[in-house]
Amino acid sequence: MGELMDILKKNQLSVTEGRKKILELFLNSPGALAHSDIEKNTDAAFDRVTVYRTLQTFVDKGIIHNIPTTDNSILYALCKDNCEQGHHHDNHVHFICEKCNKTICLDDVTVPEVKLPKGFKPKHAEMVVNGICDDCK
Amino acid sequence: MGELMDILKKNQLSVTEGRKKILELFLNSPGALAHSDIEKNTDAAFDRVTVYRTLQTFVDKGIIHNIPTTDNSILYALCKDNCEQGHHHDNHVHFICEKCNKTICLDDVTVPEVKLPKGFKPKHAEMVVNGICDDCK
DNA sequence: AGTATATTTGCAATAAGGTTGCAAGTTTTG
DNA sequence: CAAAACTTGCAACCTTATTGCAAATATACT
Repeated sequence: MGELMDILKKNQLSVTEGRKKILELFLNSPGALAHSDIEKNTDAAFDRVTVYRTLQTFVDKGIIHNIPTTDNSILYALCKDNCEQGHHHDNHVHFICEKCNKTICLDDVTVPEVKLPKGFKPKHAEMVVNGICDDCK
Repeated sequence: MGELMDILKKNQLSVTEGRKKILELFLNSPGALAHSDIEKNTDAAFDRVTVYRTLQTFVDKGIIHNIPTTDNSILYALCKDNCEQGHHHDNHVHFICEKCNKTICLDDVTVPEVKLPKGFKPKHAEMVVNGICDDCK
């Protein structure tokens, strides 16, 4: 209970119903959430705009990060590590299950380094793996 | 010249102005293209709908593949290897330059294997690296 | 080459996804 | 508990994407 408020306060955010509810969803979800998932799971209690702004706020504060997808959807997931404002450390692999369609953060699997051609300077790497997850196998 | 027709015929596609022009764009582009890039580079000579359908057709046939992005844009790039219908082999790393904002296919850098937790069965892996490219360094 | 068939295109309408300004409502501060 | 600061919801708007259908174009066939 207090965990929600803790996280919000730590990030200098006002504690509101919307933020508590949305943050709770992330804490209870094993995988990533899309904007639409959040609308569904809150019974549309909050305006679309509020959800968009809340997500943006959370990303800005480093509470959640977004995950690249091949289709044009945006997925968000909790930052487990100590991400700070404007400085994300979401360097783990994401897994998308073809059966249940869930996106799961593999927090223990770090994105491997790759050797790039001459002249390319890497700053950040993302990796997404598709397949069958543990639950669906 | 004939290369364009060759590729289209090989994939059992009617040879039309739109398909030739759009395919040409991909052949001449070092990096990936978004729908909007194509509209710009063709002076909007083709209807938006035509561009959408052409891109979808090319993906279906394995001529181009799409690239995951963190924002909600869809990027497409040529399949250099021998991709077949419904069976892509685009297993190379993509690089997004923070300066020029271009997305480049690093055809020679293959996506490394990662060890997944028990129960996870991988089928396909994508990797996107951000940083500064060779031209902008 | 010319016509019939099949395919593709463009238009219009519609839907989905996302953003902005502003007034009203909440939360925080002290 | 009141004032200040911040957040929310509404309405309007914009961009991006999809579908049905008639007109136009490409292919196949004689």
